[in-house]
Amino acid sequence: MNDFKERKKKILQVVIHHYVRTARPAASRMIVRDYDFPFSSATVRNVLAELEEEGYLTHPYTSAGRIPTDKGYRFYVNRLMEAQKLTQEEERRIEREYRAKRRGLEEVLRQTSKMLSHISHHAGFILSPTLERSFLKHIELVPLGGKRILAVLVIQAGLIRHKTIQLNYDLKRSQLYRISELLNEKLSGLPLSQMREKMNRIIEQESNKYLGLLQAAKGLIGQAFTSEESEIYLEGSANILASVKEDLYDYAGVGSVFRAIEEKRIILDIVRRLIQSEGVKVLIGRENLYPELKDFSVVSSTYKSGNRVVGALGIIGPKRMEYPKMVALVDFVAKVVNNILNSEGG
Amino acid sequence: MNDFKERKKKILQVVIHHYVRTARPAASRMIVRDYDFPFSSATVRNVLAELEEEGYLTHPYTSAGRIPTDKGYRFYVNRLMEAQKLTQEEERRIEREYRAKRRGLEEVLRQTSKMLSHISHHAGFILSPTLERSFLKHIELVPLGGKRILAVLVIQAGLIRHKTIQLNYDLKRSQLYRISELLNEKLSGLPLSQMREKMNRIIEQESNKYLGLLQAAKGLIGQAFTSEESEIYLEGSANILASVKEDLYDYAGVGSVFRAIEEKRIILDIVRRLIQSEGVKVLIGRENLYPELKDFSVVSSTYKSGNRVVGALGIIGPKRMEYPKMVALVDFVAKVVNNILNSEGG
DNA sequence: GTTAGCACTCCCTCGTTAAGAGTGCTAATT
DNA sequence: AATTAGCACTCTTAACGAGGGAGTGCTAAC
Repeated sequence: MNDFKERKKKILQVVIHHYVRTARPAASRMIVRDYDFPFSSATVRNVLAELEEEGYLTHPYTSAGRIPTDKGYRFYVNRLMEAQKLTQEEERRIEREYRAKRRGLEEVLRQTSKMLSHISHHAGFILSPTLERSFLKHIELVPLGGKRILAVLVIQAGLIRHKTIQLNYDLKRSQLYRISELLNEKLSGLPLSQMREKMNRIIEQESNKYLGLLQAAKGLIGQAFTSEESEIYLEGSANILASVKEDLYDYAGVGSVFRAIEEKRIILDIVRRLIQSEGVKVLIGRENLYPELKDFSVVSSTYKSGNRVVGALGIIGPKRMEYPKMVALVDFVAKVVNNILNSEGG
Repeated sequence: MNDFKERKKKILQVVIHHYVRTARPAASRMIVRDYDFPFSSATVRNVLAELEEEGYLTHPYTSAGRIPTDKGYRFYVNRLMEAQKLTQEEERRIEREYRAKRRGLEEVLRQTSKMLSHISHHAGFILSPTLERSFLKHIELVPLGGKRILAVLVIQAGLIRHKTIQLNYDLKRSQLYRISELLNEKLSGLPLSQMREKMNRIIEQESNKYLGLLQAAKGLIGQAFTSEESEIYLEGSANILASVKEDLYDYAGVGSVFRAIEEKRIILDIVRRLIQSEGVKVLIGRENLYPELKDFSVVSSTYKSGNRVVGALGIIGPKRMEYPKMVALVDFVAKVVNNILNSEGG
């Protein structure tokens, strides 16, 4: 376990590099030849056998070269791979993209998932900020006519949510204006998670003139962040198809992968766990728990609003991916998104 | 051309039914056997040969059965197939689904695309209402602090759009309230397409007190419906994969189909043409113009707001689909969506 | 107009073969 | 003790061909 000599590491690394690049199992002779290895292929074979016994590599069949196992990739990611940076050009491209058209949060999210996908050539995703962890900036009630009211919640980080409330009596625009004013005064700056109790207290204190509406507003606020899951923007699932083509030559499981990814629930679940801590995380193959994703890896990071982690973003691709590059990409984009949200959204 | 005897039609129909059901070319003997046909296989062969010569059928190879061409499907859709209704159960299911959770427009759109996909087992889509054709119901300006303003446009049919405007001076909430009032008075009820000129006129007439803001508002309104394409909600593209599996046994072109569908631009383009007229439309294979979709068909219909067509919805599946059922489904869902939008959205 | 009959075409499957790639092991070498 | 050369063995892959089968197209008879 711990007698990981340099040479052994080097060989494991070469196997992974080779497999990632070519999608072909790495053979002993090839390693010696292509990487100027100062030993014979027989020696390498011995080491490969060791690595296999220890669980870092496998054979597809008796006389094929070696390919990494999940454990192999994991070791590579943890201890072998060197941190990498994006090229200047790529960084420029990303920043330019964001500068080009700066719109609302939704546009940023959409753009981000697209960009992650394009640059990585895998599927890119980003979760919208979770509401529970955010603060209310402003609330406004707008008359829609016909006893219907639109409530607009402006939340930290530029997130905007609106809901329609149906009342059973009419309210004038000026009245709504007052109520909005009242609510803003009492509620703005609070985290959404404390809003319910606060509403209760307001309702107790306030004259019962607007009681009905306040009640409605309370219900609304309840809805606004319990019912609504954070949304996931996902782009480039077509790329998954391409990688499967290269990798497995076998479309058996693709259907299920697609369904899984399209449903988004699974991704949401996986990523929700990662959101707990900061920094780039890599989940390899079966580490994703869901069997549909056993041949895929997820690289993701988080972004904050203020000093709270409120969302996550990343890419999904075949295990056979360029981890150093993907980590660099996800890391960089996460930082950019962070900047954007915290400069303008404040 | 016009000597389409009953028998000939019947045979074409049987070929299509058979092919749609089994994905296998239909053979003369099989037709006679499985459909109790009162002629010999040789006779059927003659007819098949005629149909092929006239372009309604083809061979995959010399001695395979016949499969329909685009022209064959077209004839079938236009003249052969019998109108079908959804089963009671299906209609119930659809209506129940909508009743279950009735939220904002976005939720309806999302639900609709999902449902179309689930019931059809193909990909389902729906376009959000085009803004240009809709009327403004209400406009509201909300202060975000830091010289930033949120403009909320409430549009007919429940569509809500918001944009952030950056000013270079401060405005109090009460001032914004006034301006909103002014804009509502002048603008509400107008189709968005006339809004620009109207704004110009307002700006001329009005005291230049709020001129800057009015200018900004004008820009905003311009943006709100020129830049913003109508969105497309698309669900179930994984189903495409499944049908390709059955059909072609060949994944060569799937990548491009996926990319095409994911990009949404193509679908948007196709459907935009259909939006001109009412009713269910079917586009078969190459009728879709885009070569990526040459093996697929689009069934779609439109929905209105008031008495104007503002959006479209439908399904995309392999040419080899159950047209009568798909037409029934799309038709029904379109009607339901119509009802929903025009009952609540007003 | 319909049908029987038959030759012909083309696909599909299966087994066989041969080549190639790569390993695992053993014995020799350093 | 570590390394290497050498070789037998395994398994894949591609190519080939044969046989069977499905289905048509055509011709001649009904």
